Amino acid sequence: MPRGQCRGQGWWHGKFRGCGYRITLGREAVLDVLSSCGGHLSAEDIFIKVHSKYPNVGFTTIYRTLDVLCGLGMVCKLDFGDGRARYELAEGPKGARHHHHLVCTGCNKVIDYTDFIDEEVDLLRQTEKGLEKKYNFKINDHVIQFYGLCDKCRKEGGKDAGF
Amino acid sequence: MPRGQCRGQGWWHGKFRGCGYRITLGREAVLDVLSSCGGHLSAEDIFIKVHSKYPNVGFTTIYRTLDVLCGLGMVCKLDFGDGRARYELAEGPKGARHHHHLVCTGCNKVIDYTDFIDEEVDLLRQTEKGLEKKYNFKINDHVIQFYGLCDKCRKEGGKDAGF
DNA sequence: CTCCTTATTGAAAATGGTTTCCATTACCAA
DNA sequence: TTGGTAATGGAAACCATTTTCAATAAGGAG
Repeated sequence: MPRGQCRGQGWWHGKFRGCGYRITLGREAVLDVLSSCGGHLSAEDIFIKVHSKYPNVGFTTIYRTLDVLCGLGMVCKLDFGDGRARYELAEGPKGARHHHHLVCTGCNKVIDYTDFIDEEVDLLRQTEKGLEKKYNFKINDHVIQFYGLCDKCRKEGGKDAGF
Repeated sequence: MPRGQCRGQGWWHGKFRGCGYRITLGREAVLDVLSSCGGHLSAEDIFIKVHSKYPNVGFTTIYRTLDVLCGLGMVCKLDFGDGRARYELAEGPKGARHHHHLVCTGCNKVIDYTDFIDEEVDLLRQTEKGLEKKYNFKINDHVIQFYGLCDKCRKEGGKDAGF
């Protein structure tokens, strides 16, 4: 029954087992949270949500699971410069469409934007190709982020969380 | 004699005093290191260099000074995702020209590149304007970075520092 | 279904970069 | 020179993340 399992409880079970990983409660819980809540969750956010439903799942498991999921390319680890990593489901069967991030350094709010994405991706692809050739790099990833003050923080007089 | 002091020992003294900051040994030492060594120095790198010349200057002062310098826009704090911040002199009298970063996730080597910078900056400026308008943000900064494996790490078989 | 191997787990301790505390020191305007 | 106050250093605190290790449980073999 692999066909058609792209949605449903276990769309990722096959991939998981295929890579030699076991399906466990903790892993299911983490994936549940990631797919039911919006993006940009910190490990702590995820822990709190998972823990409220499954009090036996510990912090360590959250980190370890996120690590596995990143390794499988199912989750993206994000860094908004506030000293804690954020995680979001990667694009794919249930993932969101490609986007970049606009980060408020006042309140740490993050806006996903898709405006200009096409132009950005075009330029990035072109730049990647040029850089790979010139420096003989194998480029696997890129980061584009804008930092600034959001509407609300501008009005409250540019206090700034720094970094 | 402020005129013409853009180069020389104390080109930044005026700016510093003007902002109410005092000129101290530690601050001079940090700026010396930053301008005599290339970019991408970690706080520890800077501490080691400063400390070898002025053993009385402590780690705390390095961090505090870097913080002040960032606040004045004289230094940029960089994040290459390896868990420690890097610092480099911002553009200006003695600063390097605008560039972006290509980071090897194998050995953490960082290449400054200026290729495609003009196109990138054009696109960024345009995107910034659009985002500012749409989301009523005041954008102050951006990050563009590429991650991958450098020539050497590719050959050694894609071991990856992760993050 | 049961057994067995071994991946996975939780709790607590360790780690490591960065920040804070606080009593002491030293800029620099007057 | 001096006084007020910014700046300092060393140690302790912080805090997200990782490691350790004995206990647990997933899931293939039988």
